[in-house]
This record gives sequence, structure tokens and C-alpha cells, in this order.
Amino acid sequence: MPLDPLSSTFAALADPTRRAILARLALGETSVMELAKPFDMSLPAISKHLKVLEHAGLISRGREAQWRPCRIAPDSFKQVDGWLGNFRRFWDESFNRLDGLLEEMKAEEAAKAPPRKRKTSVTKEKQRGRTRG
Amino acid sequence: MPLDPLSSTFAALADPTRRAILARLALGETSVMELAKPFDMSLPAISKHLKVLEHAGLISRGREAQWRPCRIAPDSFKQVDGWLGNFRRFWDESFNRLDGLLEEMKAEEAAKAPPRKRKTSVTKEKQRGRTRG
DNA sequence: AGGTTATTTAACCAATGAGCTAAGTACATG
DNA sequence: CATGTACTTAGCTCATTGGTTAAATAACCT
Repeated sequence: MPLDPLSSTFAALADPTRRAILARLALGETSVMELAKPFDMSLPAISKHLKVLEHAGLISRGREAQWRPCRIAPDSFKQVDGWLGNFRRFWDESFNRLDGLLEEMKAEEAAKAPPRKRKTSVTKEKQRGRTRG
Repeated sequence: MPLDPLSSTFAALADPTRRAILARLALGETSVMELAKPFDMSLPAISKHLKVLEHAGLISRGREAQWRPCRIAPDSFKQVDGWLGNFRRFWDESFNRLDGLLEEMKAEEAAKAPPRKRKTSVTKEKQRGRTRG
């Protein structure tokens, strides 16, 4: 029953209402009432969505009198971005250009050492644990 | 019933088995049998997962004799990354440094023009439609 | 205390999703 | 053609999810 963190985060993101809520929160912290306004949906429904988002670590909630202001929580976003990074080479051109550069540098380095078998294709090692920047 | 593309993509990613399949496919195209091996799960279950991934645009499938080789399809990954980009400023330090730079540039520009009210907080305009690179 | 506002909880329902087994399809080969 | 290999489809469970309304909780305001 307790889904792993990445799974609950992706599951939370798989709903357009929840993504819209996050988009609103990207503009700044706000109340449940405020968040509910754009939707043709009962307040309890929104409350549930917020619970899902909170459980997924995508938002955090405070207390101010009778309001529970919601705001974006960065950690789960970061996790998702990190996971996605493992696949970045499949679509990001500049990422691939960087890969090409590193490949060249490795080749130059290798030229100084005794030659050994090398593959031209992108391999497991190349795309593990890479980040932007 | 027909979920929007981003929703079905996130839904597809919300399952650890499917993410593991994608991880395997990141190493290269392979058959259903091969993909099924690591899992303690019936073949039809895997077949369903693959259908979900395909429907989500995360993989595409070919035909070679009796095999249906699967491979990563970049588009949906790119979509997800694009959506995530709207929130990057919440966790990516280098992204924020870039924002700071742009802020400075705008300030300098503004210094030449007649002064007007300005907010210090990051606003809607600043994070819309931004990409990496 | 009593009322109003903000939000959550409870109880329910219909639809979806992930797994299973058993049967069906497609191609390859003896 | 018959058999084997690689899948997929069909039909069934059971749990989860997204929505509902009605009631409860919490904090503020006379």
C-alpha cells in the first residue's frame, strides 16, 4: 500500500486538476479557497487533491488562523527531474553535444595511454548519475 | 476517458515496474521476453505495462519475426521535462543564478528609462516558457 | 455563547488499474 | 502440417481513485 516516493509523486502529477493547482502555486503561496475557485468541483475534492500533493511531497502546508496556505515544496520536483535526467540524452540536443565533447576528451586522454577496445555507442556508464549544468 | 497526453505520461511513469522497464530500455532496444525476465510477474502483465508505456508515448515498438522490439520514444520525455521546467526555479540553483543575472540586466535597462514601481519577487512572466540551455 | 468562514473527515459510488489464468494469434522451423 | 516460441487478448478479481453530499472541526468575530 505505501507506494515508493517517486511513484506517488508521478501519480500525483498524473491529474490535470493537481497540475493546475501546482501551476497556480508556482505564482505564490495561497489558501485552499483561492485554489479551489477556478475549478467546477466541490471543496472536499480539492482538499483531497491537496492531500495527495502533500503526500507526494510536491506541496507543503502552513497554518494561519483558519487558513492552511499551500506552497510548492521543491524536493519531489527535484527527484523527478533527477530521474528524468537518466533519459535526457534521448531528446536533449545540447546534452548530446556535451556528451560528444566528453567523448572527444576521453579519446584524447586515451591516446596517451596504451590503446584498448572502445565502443562508439553511448553506454550505461555515460548516462548514469548525470545532472544539468 | 481519454486522458490528456501529459496525464497519461505521468500515470505511466507512476509505476515502478514501468520505470524499471524504461531504465532497461535506456540501455538499448530489446524484446518483451528480455524485458520480462527481471520481474516476478506474468508475461501478460508485462505486455499490459508495455501497452501503457506505448500509449503514453514513452516507447515505440517494431516487428521482427515473432519479436516486438521496444525502444525509448523521446517525445513524451521531452514533454514532461518541458512541464517540469515551469518549476525549475524552485530547486535549481544555477537556474536561479541565471534569473538573478536577468534581473540585474533588466534593472540596468530600467535605470535608463523613467523609474516606475517594481516588485522584487519572481513573477509569472519570469518563469513562463523558459527552457534549459 | 452563537454565528460565520475555512477546511477536513466520513461514507458512499462508479470507474480505473494491476495482477492473474486461460485461450488466441503470429511467425519459424522440423 | 505440427510443434514451439513470442507475444496479445479476454475475462475475472480486488484495491485504489476521483468525485459526490453531509457532517465535523477549527478559528475568528460579534
